[in-house]
Amino acid sequence: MLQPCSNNCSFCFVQYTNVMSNENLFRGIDKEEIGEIIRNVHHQVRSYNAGEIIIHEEEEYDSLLILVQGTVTTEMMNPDGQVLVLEQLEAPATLAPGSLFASHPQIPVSVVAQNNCRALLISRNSMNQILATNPKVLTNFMEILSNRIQFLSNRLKSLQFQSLRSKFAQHILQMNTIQKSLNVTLQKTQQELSELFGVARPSLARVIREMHNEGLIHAQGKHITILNIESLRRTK
Amino acid sequence: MLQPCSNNCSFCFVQYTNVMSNENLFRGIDKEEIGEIIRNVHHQVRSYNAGEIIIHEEEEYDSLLILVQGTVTTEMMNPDGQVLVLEQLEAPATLAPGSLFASHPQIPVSVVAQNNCRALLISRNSMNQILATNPKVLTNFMEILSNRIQFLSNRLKSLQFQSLRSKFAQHILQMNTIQKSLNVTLQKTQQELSELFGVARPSLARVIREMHNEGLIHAQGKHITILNIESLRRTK
DNA sequence: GTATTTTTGTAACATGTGTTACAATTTATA
DNA sequence: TATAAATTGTAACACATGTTACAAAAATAC
Repeated sequence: MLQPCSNNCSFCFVQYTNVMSNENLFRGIDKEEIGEIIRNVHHQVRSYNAGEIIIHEEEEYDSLLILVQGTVTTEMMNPDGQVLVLEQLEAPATLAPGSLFASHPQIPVSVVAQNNCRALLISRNSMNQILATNPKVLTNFMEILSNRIQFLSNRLKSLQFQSLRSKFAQHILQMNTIQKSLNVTLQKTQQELSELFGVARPSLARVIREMHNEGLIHAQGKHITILNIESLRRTK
Repeated sequence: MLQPCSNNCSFCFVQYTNVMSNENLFRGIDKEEIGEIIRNVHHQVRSYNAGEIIIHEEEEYDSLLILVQGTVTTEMMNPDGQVLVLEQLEAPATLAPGSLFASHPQIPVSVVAQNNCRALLISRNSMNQILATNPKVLTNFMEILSNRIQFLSNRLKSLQFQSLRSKFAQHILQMNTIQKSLNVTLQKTQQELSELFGVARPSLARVIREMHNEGLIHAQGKHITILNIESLRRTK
């Protein structure tokens, strides 16, 4: 049975072990063992309020953060304040894994809490200890790093090569798959979508209007009806 | 003393051990030991001619390639044939390290030989074996993965946020640092530069002309004289 | 249920880059 | 050295997205 390491260790009251067992880093490892792994190294749980910046772009960071509660976005910002949201992540998730063992530990993105979040913080030394003694965690961590490389490569390709119209068409098609209906409801505001697509909000609104006027979709606020799914798929 | 593993193993004739000892993957490991590591796993050396595609975008790939001779570029291409060169790499270099242990081993970039190249091929199983028995190689490999994540993040940021003018200004300033003169010579054609910047060639030519006309630089073919280094630095 | 804030819709205009085409120049090759 | 090929310089026009501004509509808070 799991025991807390001390009365004031907020992690050990088992509340996060369930969550952690769903995180890729600990995939294939049972809860008791996860608890043991964490208990044996220095760790702490940190809390963040909605809107708070969990990791500041360009900062040096020598710990791994594992999001155990809440939702975050990873973002880049240029000097004029233009924002690009790389992705949205929900607990459980490993945050900024690439900075832990890079030659220069500067983090190229910001991580922003979207609601109340908690994250487990493990120092680089502790991670070294975990990786050295748990081959399964090591394999998982390498897979996380590798997947991140693929994710970034694909994100780059999409930003560089896809038109705004094509990004939006693809987004509606995704909603269509998830919601299993030609009548989809956008889960994000135009502002949020435009930050994901890396464009200005009125540009997105214009593209939506054009697609509406051309009869591809019927757009009314967050409600979109797909009128011509084939041309949506052909959109490029 | 190093012995070849067989008479037809082109690696073992020690010709590449020097090169390998400079590759990050084997950093901190001496040549004899590198030879031992390679000899103990399946491996082969492949040759490629200039222009040949070493790794095809979107293909599945379950081996690691270590470039031991020549220069390659990693590229992305969109359906219309527009090219973005991610980077140019010279031997020694580890190619597409992110695909080896990703959940889905699809490679998001192409790797193209710029001249005659040779690469050492090690299968995933062999790499597993190497990583399991050589902690130093393992650490190095994780560092390579982490650095790649940072590289891609920074590349993304630059492509998304920097104007063409700013990219070119930065490039000239880099040349200035390397060549230690206000009179720099471009090492690449405009075509090559435009593929690095992800734009069309005439767009780059136009920006160069504008900067010339504004008196920032004097541009004559590949020869650029920096006339106002301060405004180059301020260019955004 | 009203007031306030956020989100959406729209317009006019600015700007940066793409496209195509071709001549001038430089570099490579026979 | 002559010839061909590649590279650079330039122009006119197209097109996608950015900028700014404001009204209409919807969502949220009081």
